[in-house]
Amino acid sequence: MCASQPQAPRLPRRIAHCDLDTFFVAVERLRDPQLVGRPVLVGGRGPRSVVASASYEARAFGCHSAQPMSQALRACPQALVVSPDFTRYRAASEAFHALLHSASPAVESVGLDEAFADLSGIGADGMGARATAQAIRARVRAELGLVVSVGIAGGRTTAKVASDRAKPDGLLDVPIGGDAAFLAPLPLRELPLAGPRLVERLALAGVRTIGQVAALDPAWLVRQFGAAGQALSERARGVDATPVRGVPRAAVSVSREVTFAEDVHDRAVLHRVLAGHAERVGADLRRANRRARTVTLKVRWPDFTTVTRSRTLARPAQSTAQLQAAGRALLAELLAREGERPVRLLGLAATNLVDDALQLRLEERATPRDEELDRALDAIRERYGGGAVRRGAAGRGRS
DNA sequence: TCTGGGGTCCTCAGGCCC
DNA sequence: TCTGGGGCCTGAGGACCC
Repeated sequence: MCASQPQAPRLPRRIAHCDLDTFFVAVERLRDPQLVGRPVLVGGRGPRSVVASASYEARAFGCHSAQPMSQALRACPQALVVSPDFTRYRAASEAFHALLHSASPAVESVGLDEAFADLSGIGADGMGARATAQAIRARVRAELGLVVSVGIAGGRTTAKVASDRAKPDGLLDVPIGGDAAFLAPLPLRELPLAGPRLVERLALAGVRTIGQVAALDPAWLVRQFGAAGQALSERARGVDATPVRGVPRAAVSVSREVTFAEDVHDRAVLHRVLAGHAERVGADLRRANRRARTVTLKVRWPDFTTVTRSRTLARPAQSTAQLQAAGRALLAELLAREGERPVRLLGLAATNLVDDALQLRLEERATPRDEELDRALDAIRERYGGGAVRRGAAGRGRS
């Protein structure tokens, strides 16, 4: 039936991954040019702080992000330590993303300092993507004073790997159809999704490069790693048709947590911190017009084991008082069961978020007709992509 | 010298309902 | 009336990302 329909030739996908180099350090250098050319570590100064961003001068001494600050300073004692200023980073990030939107038809933000841009169909021969990327790099430098490295490939995964390899201050354009060949010789750890655990397990089987993963039987990978194995197999073979989503998705959860400088025994201190978390999480929910169906308490003990305890509320909530009450009840139950152990980290999360206005409309109806209700619920699922919106107070199952 | 904070997604066990 | 199984849900934990 469609044989006679003329079809437009499908344009090769050209996905660009744009990643700002040492973003936090770069923003700090705009504020204080004396930091330029010197080893800089952005991060806290407390005994349990870690490095959020390290300049290339500091990396030459072995410093890296997520490293304990104390360790980084031993490796590079002359490094300048700067406390992070997320208000400034958010402003710079917004300017960066606004610039990308002005230069590309579809942009998907991935964190503060990186984004995907779909450059398919720009220019006649695929060269348009490269020219556009070069123009973006020049504008970011001229208008924002920042440096962005860009990887271009047929899929998001390869583009991201390419931008990593383009750093610092580079552009790497993987030829059309060349994703798998580009990835094959690279160490497995460079592939997104291949974290330390997965890499360790595959190393035991003698698998060390992305190409070796690509050659493995996909069914074996699925047996070993479940859904991650399927994704790993596809990505290693350069198969990644994930679209660049132009519209950001609504958040799935909102949380606050803090690691104490010293482990905390005092229940009053824990309650005060919990109240602060509830206030900030509640404010985030109200600002976003979302409500939480579930409240989750997170506790890390001094031995670094972490436990979570959660409770699904009778009615989705967004008030500080409701979040705090749920958090306190969960904490009391946990401490009662664990004895009064000291606490290293205390966190509070709002999860299973639902849309505020739609939830209120559902609650206003005492005996809603099922079809109308189901349509409203479908609308919520469609909009937020979650399966956790159900009819009734606490739904079926345990409560 | 120990290991931040804010997220997403997946897996699994156990319970409830049909 | 009993039982088994599938589907759905909650709760907990883990891996991964920036």
